[in-house]
Amino acid sequence: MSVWRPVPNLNSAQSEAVHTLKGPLLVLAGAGTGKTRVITYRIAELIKSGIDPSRILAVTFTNKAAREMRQRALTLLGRRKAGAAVPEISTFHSLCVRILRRHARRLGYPDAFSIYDRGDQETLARQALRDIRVSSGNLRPGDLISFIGGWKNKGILPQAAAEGAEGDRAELAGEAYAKYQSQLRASGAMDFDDLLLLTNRLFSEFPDARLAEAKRFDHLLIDEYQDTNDLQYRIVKAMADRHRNLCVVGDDDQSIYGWRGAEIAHILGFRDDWPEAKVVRLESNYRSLAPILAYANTLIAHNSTRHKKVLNPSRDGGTAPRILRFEDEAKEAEEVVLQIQQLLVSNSETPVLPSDIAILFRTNEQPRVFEAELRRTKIPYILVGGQSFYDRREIRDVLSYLRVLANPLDEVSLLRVINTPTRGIGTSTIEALLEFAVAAGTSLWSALPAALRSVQLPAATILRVEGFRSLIEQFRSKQGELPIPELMRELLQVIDYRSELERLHTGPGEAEARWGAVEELVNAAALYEQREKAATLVGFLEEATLSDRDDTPDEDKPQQRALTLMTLHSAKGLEFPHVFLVGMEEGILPHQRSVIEGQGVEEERRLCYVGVTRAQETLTLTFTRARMKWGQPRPSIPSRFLAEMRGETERAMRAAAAAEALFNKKQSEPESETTEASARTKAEKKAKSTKKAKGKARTVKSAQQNSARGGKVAHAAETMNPRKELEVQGPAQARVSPGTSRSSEMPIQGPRGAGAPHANEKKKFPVRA
DNA sequence: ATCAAGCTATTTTTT
DNA sequence: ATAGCTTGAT
Repeated sequence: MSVWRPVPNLNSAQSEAVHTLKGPLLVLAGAGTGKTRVITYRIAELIKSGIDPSRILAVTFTNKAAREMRQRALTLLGRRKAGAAVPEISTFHSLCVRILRRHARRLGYPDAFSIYDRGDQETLARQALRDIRVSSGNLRPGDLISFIGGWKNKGILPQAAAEGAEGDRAELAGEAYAKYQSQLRASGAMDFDDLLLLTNRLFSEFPDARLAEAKRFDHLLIDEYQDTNDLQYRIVKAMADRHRNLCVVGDDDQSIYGWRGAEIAHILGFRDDWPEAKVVRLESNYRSLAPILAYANTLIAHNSTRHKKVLNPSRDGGTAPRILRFEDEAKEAEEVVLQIQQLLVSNSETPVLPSDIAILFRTNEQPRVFEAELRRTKIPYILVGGQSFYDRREIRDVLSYLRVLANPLDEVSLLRVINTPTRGIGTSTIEALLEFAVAAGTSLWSALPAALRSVQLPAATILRVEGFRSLIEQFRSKQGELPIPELMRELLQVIDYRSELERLHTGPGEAEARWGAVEELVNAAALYEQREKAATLVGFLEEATLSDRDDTPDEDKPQQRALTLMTLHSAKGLEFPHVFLVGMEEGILPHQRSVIEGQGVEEERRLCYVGVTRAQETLTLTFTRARMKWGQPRPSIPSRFLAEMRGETERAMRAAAAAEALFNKKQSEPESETTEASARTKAEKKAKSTKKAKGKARTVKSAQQNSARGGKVAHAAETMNPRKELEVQGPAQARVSPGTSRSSEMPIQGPRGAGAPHANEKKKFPVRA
């Protein structure tokens, strides 16, 4: 996807970075200046200088980046003997898993501990919230997960979290965190944050383990260092302080993971930890044409906390980025795709392929319309990060079986498969068994034999549960003997999963399609087994959980020439000849939430900067006049960043002010029309729904909270009255919107080369009078 | 155990 | 608008 330009020579700064083989090194590199190339060349250089490749560890942000780096490093080194040592290149998370596998017992986890992804986390979070009988309105699973993530990233344990929690939501989250974590622990499972957290704990509680791990490598290289969070930072220090051969590469202007705990301070303060560090700056941009770079530079200059640097173009020519406005998101999609079609058929000397084009957006709801349009026009595309292969129901089912085989303590998986396919073990049975297990203080799995003896259940049910148990036992013992694909096939056969799919999915061809996915998973297992010398079930599961969400097993099938649809976050590190950055509106980019909280607009600006700097040849920025939200069209305000990029600071400030006024109003405008009566009905309703929760004191508390909230809830619906919305927005819109009296400040182009313009085109793109 | 009907909230980004 | 959930009828 990204073009590995065959520049034979490195420029002097790059060369300096590549050839500084010893000691700490900070490479501060702007977008498109060859960061990754520096790391890759450096790895090759280290190996050429006689370093044992297996003593080199490089850490990347994504698995995809790791894969590419591995490949490129090997290419640079030329042909090597088969089976020769290779450098270890992986993400932080994969690295931690490998470390933890070696020491799991010492931390009280089974060797075959499970790794829980976002979906598993949600299941667990839902359970935890149900346990403390909080009505779902107060704190949703997703909210809980972000609370927990925040705490874990700071190394805060449940008890401390509960004590330090301020406010209703935080308190509830603190309580739920304890449940969540103990369930996770009891399941012999770790979530993504645990991987980092537990590695740190291992290192601090067991110095010998830390030493042993640190001693495995003599060189450490970290890509995208600006996005390291505190846990990762500590791991880096722990791994590198022995040899001090640490090379970090990053760009503070591209730090876009603050919400996940990333700290720019780590890259800005690198020299505090490594005083002898050499610093190299890369400012020659090889990627984008000058006009694109000019926009990027002007935009990012609006941020206050950053290392000042200016990217210098190394290529001449190019046209200014285009800014287009459309009536609504449907038109936006339609016209962008139309333009793409024209790009694709343009018969210049260098034909444009779909794979040369990317559509970038801020939020995951945006691509829908584009997908529909691309499918209609038969342009091949890949949606990065959408519902991935591994999120499909049938895939999760099969993987859950495998996880139970590897680690029967894994309760999320166990509960998923205990009645899949339906085998007559219903909720009440499961609840009774669980209750017994909880009382006995053990996991469901280990409690099963005793539970079946003492819990009152119909004889038939006992037989079914026993049948399930022996099924799992039976396959558990086959685990080591049988190759993974064989194991899977046999299991699928025995549980007759195919019939289950046919029963569940009656649509034409649907069951077949789903079974096809299952077969693909079996194939993936076969491929894994072929590739991996020491293939294990655990290893396969690990790969399935940690691998990029976008790399489906049938990776190199037809999608080679596909256009890319992805979020700005996923676009980091990539480049495309032609980029469409869509939805450039206040509320989307910068996102409403970052505006309301007052913080984070700088990060949104960096996000925009990342988007702009992905483009090599052309950049098109689009926004709409109005966008559907909750079934109603709402007028949009063009993003302040559009104005900023063009140096129209005044206008940008007006856009910002208008957006802030609008969003804050929506948030906190006091109620007006809501009658007491309607508020009361609502509260009553809510209270009723909580009533049947069994808890005593807790139930009362939630009910009270709910009724306290009733008024606000009812009122929120009121402010959403569309007519009111329009009144509120009308003037604000007029002030900042191009196409009205002030629009000459920001000329908006209609779609270029749209052949014979339709009669109504003026309406679609009101290009000022 | 399964399904249709009705209700709800919709406030980002991901290893 | 719509996904995701609960509820009540089979």
